[in-house]
Amino acid sequence: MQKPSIPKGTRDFTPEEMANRNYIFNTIKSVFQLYGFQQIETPAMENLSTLMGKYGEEGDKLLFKILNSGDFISGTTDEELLERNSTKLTGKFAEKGLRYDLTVPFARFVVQNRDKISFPFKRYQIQPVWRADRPQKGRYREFYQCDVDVVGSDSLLNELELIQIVDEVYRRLKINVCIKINNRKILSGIAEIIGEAEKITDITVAIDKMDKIGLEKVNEEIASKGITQSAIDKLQPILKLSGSNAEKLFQLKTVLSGSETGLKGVAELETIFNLCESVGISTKIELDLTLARGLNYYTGAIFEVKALDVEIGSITGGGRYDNLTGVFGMEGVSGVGISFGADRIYDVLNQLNLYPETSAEQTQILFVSFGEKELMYCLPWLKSLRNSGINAEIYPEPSKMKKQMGYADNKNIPFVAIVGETEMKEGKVMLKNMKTGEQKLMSLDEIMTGVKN
RNA sequence: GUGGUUAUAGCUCAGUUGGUUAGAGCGUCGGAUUGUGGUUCCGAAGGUCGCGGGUUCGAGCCCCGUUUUCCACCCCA
Repeated sequence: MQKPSIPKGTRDFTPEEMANRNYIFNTIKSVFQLYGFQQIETPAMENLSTLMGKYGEEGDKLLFKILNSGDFISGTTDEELLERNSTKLTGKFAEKGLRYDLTVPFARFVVQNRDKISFPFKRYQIQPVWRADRPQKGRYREFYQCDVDVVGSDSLLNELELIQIVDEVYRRLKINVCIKINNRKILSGIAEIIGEAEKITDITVAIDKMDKIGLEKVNEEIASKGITQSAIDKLQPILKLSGSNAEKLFQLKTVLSGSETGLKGVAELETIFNLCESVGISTKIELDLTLARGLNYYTGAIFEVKALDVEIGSITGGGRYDNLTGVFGMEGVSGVGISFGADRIYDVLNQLNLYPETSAEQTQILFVSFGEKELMYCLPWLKSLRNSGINAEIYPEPSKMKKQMGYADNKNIPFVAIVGETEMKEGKVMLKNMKTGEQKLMSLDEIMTGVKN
């Protein structure tokens, strides 16, 4: 006998769990559609060449590669095998990989299908992605992302709409969140001002950890990357900026007065804040200069959403990228998007127990019977109920009452229709309300209204 | 990739300094109750103690390896 198991970092979902997950997906989906986004899907696997090099060195390691079918070893020489260079050999053994996120496949999609889409293109995509990470709290090897992106528009109105979407999704899900916002141009400006422009990635990665490891450790990490002490000293007042968003922006303007890029970033954020002000966003938005985000294709605004009542990593994140399609040969197309981490949202909802009580997916009425004749008698009833949109099922074999009732109880079915000799003679069924225990002989019409209430 | 941690029935977990036949609750199945579930009572089935090796007269317990779980780091949703 084989012990059943699934790969590490993956999960099964029971019907109850799926009902809860669908609640999340449906909520997110309906808000996306409210703003005019259209759904696309892309394959689970992409050509490795599409994925490699897009997520940095670390990302390449975390890609799941798919072994070539057939004799995958045939294209390799003995010398290559003896070399035991796994990076080189993966290129020979695997030419496909599982998608790591939805943004890069989307960029590929846009370039490949540009004749069929009109810009600005607003798309959403809800699909699983895979990362060969070590699983831990809130981190899985297979998880869903819910991406919304607009490509082909530079307008900051898009940033505003994404913020509105975040606001609305979490309002509907009843999760208290805080939106953190920053701008890559500001970060670049800072790096420029302190004279370490080319170390921008190291600097951002380090200051991204600010709220986790604190100022001192951040400085240590920056120093370890070979950044001069005078540059670090210049960085300190910036890292310690405080006050309201407007105050921070005001101070930044003086600090970044020598950097054109930096000032542009400040101006962008100012516009975004003003737009938010004018439409009214109920979620708290905070300018956080320590927000950097790892993915290095971001070039403008960057966002991150944190749940306030649960200790978990960010549950939504994104930003603007000026030239994502460039690598696929389509220059000058700017995009901005965010990604909802459905699995982390699911964890948050589980911890706070914020699911709606009744699920639309549930069976409303179960037919219980005593024999073949009764089963046949039920079939037209079932058909009518289903035609009028009532979820109905029948216990498919004439088992003991206890068993059939137990089935209804386990599935939390609110009504049971009992059918035997007496009911058939009367042309009715015995409808039992499982919560109150009341039961009554009823006709079809009476059942329709009874079940609906 | 680094460090720690976990693994015993379908599930959640007990299991003494290493000592006879490895236990409980829940769930499942049967019965009390042949037209009534969620309560109660009785009974039954269900185990290669993750896997492989070692120490020992004897291993669920100790040692090594491996896989797995969870956690932290790296990184990230």
